[in-house]
Amino acid sequence: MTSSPNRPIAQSPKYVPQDFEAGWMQKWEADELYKTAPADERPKAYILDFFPYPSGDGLSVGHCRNYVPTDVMARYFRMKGYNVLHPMGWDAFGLPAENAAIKMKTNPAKLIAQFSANYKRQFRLIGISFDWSREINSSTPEYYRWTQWIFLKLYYAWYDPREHRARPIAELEKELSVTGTREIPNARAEITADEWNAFNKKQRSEFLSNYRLAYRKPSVVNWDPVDKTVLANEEVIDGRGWRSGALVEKKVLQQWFFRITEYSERLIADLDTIDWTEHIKLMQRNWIGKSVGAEVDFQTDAGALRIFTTRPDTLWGATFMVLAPEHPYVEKLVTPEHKARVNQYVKEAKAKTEVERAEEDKDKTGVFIGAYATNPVNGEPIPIWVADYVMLSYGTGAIMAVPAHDQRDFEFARKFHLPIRVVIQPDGEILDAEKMERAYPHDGAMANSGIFDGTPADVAVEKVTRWLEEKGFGAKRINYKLRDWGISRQRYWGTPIPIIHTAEGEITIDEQALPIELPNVDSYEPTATGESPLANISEWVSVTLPDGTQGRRETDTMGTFACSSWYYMRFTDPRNDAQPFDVKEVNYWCPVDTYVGGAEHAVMHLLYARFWTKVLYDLDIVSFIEPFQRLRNQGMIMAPQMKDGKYEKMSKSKGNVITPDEMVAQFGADALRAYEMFISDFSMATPWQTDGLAGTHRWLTRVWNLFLEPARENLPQANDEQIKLLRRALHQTLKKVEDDINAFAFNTVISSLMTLTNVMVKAKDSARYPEAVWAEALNTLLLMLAPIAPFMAEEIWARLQRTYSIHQQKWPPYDADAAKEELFTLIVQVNGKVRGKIELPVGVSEDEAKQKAFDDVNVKKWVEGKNIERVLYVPERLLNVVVK
RNA sequence: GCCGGGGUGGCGAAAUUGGCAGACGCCCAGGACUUAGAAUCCUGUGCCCGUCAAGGGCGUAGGGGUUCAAAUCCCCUCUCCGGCACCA
Repeated sequence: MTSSPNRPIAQSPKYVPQDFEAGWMQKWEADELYKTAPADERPKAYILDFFPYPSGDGLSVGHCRNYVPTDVMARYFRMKGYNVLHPMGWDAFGLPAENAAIKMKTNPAKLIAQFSANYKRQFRLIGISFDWSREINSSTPEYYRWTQWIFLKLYYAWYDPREHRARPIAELEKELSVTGTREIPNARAEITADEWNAFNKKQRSEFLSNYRLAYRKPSVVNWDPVDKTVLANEEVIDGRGWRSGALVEKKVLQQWFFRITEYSERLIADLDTIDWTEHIKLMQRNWIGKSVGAEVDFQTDAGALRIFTTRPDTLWGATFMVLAPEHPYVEKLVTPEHKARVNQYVKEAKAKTEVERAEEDKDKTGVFIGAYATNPVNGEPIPIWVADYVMLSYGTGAIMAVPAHDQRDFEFARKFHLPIRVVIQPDGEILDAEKMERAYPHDGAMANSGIFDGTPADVAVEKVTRWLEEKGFGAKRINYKLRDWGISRQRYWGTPIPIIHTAEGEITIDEQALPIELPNVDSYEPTATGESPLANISEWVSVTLPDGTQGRRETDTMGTFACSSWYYMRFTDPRNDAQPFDVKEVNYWCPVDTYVGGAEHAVMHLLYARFWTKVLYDLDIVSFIEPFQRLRNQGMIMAPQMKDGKYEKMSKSKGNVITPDEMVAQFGADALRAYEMFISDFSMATPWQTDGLAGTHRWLTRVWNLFLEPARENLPQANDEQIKLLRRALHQTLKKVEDDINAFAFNTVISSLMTLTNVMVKAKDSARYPEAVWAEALNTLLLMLAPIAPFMAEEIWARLQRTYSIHQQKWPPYDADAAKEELFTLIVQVNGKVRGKIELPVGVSEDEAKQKAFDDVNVKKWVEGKNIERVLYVPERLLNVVVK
């Protein structure tokens, strides 16, 4: 590169960032300064922001909170000699774009192009060093072709519980033809080899749906009557659609699912291998919701009724059973005289929306069905009820009710005057069923439980479970709250599902024939029937296969979490048109080293991406098991504080959004970047203060003047002590800046650089330093500023006639010796109160330190005439004298 | 209701994880420069007593405890934010 930039340098002596910022960005891009090289010998750093949907509103200063720090890291690692991947792309499919397009009567692709161009402009404005040659857009056929490709991988895979991994479905078919499902533990649907071999094509296809990782099933779904689409469980908040806010209704449709539940255990276990915010890990654990217990069979007239419990030690306290309204045994067991009431109850329960069930909250409802079950542990007949506080989708959809030790059962029993029997007695207290005001769900010794009486809490569950297994009453069982991931959307703007339905069953599209492209349409308003608008385009829907059979394309599209479950892999080789990515590239770059975004994706995107990664790993497509090694979440930036001291979120509707555009116009991009870092701890929510931004602008002006204003004349030569102190401050700062960048402590990166600036300004004004010393100081400071204030650093670099570009320089070397302190301040306390501060040389002996401490006049004053009981010495820190 | 994270000057916040509370910045006040203002620079800035000194008292939501020593650890209470919400 040339030593002088081929653009006019603004020669204003003053710091006027607007004069040069835009010009540098243009030059950097023209010179491809931030272009990432393919896999090579260097260590790599993959630093990634969450995949954004480019909203029409553009970026606010709140959004910049994560883009600036990740950019600082990317720039820092480049200077440290890493091969850095820092890309950006668009999560372009999905409802927001589609709804905006419908509203504005335009095409969502056009809108995305427009919105993303604006985002890109803003990213450039604030100096983010993305490699735009790797830009991706999940709504383009070049991208979603491979989303479809991965869908097919899931479709052609099943999870083998014996090997704890996904395997090709062909291997299952082979096994079925030889041994049926005999060897498969907990088979989802059982079959013999003979039966399998007698199946026709369609029967086989349908049977395999029980095993495929991508499968279709009729399912009660959340129907959003406003957005006219099905919502995932995660998209329903308090019974309302997360976007429309409409009350969610129930509807039964054929839905596509990914069998994420097979990975529950691994998704929990592998959390221990990754460096994520603890609170996100916890949310994932809770979401997956593992509970260990036992399944137990209770005999009824309709056969064994299986229940799940985490407290098999309370079996002797079961006084009734409860079935979910949808449980098949309700119909089988209900006696004629109860039938009318039960049917009525079930009908009402099924009609209730989630919100209505939640609203009724505490008040339990239910009906006795007239039948009894036999408790296997004591042969007691207990009544069977149906109640909507038991859900079909968890466990077996049936419970044994132990009112003495479960609050929900307790409330139910009290309301319907069912017996309560205490079978767990806590320490030092005797529970009396008559007088209890609430259930006792805690630990204690077993009671009223036959041979188990007196068994202590810590071994009770295990002992009883083993006994149940021996007796054949039940078995240990682990349940998870996690449900399979529903991906069907009855919408136009999503990845088409590469499936054709025929009379013979489902047919997949050949990999080579992908992508199945979205047809161009005039109207993509959703249909009120629940079908996708694609269903109305008969020339697209109807297909004639090569052998002449007629088929109908799947008209559901995939939810956008499919797109964002693998985009970080695509970035490693984004223009590959033969494969989703080159194996070498994906395995070199992944996993992502540092992944940054908001905490709102804790259980959706972050769980699904982990799941897809594990499937692709199992199928030998990638060699890593977790997608994101380190995850950090930024705190939200709130609107400026209001008069009453409260804050609110920035939102367009409240008219309190502050944009980077206006801040850059006023203060320049570098000051904005510095303030984004400085505002508070990265993870903490905090209000915006434009006055604070004026502060970082002022700081950068001081830096500018430090470099570009002439020094005072007739200054004395700096003495050795001054030189030492300057170098010490310099290298201590260098160490701190590096440590803090790595630790995500960006706010203290700025404050320590401010401190160093103050030291250097004072130094410059008070003495003339030897050329080499001063040059080292200036150089080091400017190089440290390069990742943070890239425009100003480059401009000063150019004005100092250095070789373009500062962003291709090495990070400055750290001199640990120079950073060493020679003195420290010993804090002298008497009875824990500070009474003196003494400067002492590092490495001073304890005796000498004590001597000096007791010589201190003020310390003497507090110690004199008192009895010295203890003296505590913490080397290099503090001395505490305890007197009486 | 359950789980998690917070609460530190007038404001945003630091504090090497048990060792000087308030770094750094904002605001504010006084001063310098200026015809004047803006900008910039210097000084001060937790509260209280003391003289604007020396020195001292109090102080990290509130109360209690452990410790030579607590913003930091433990218990209780208040409060704000996020998640889950009949998961047997």
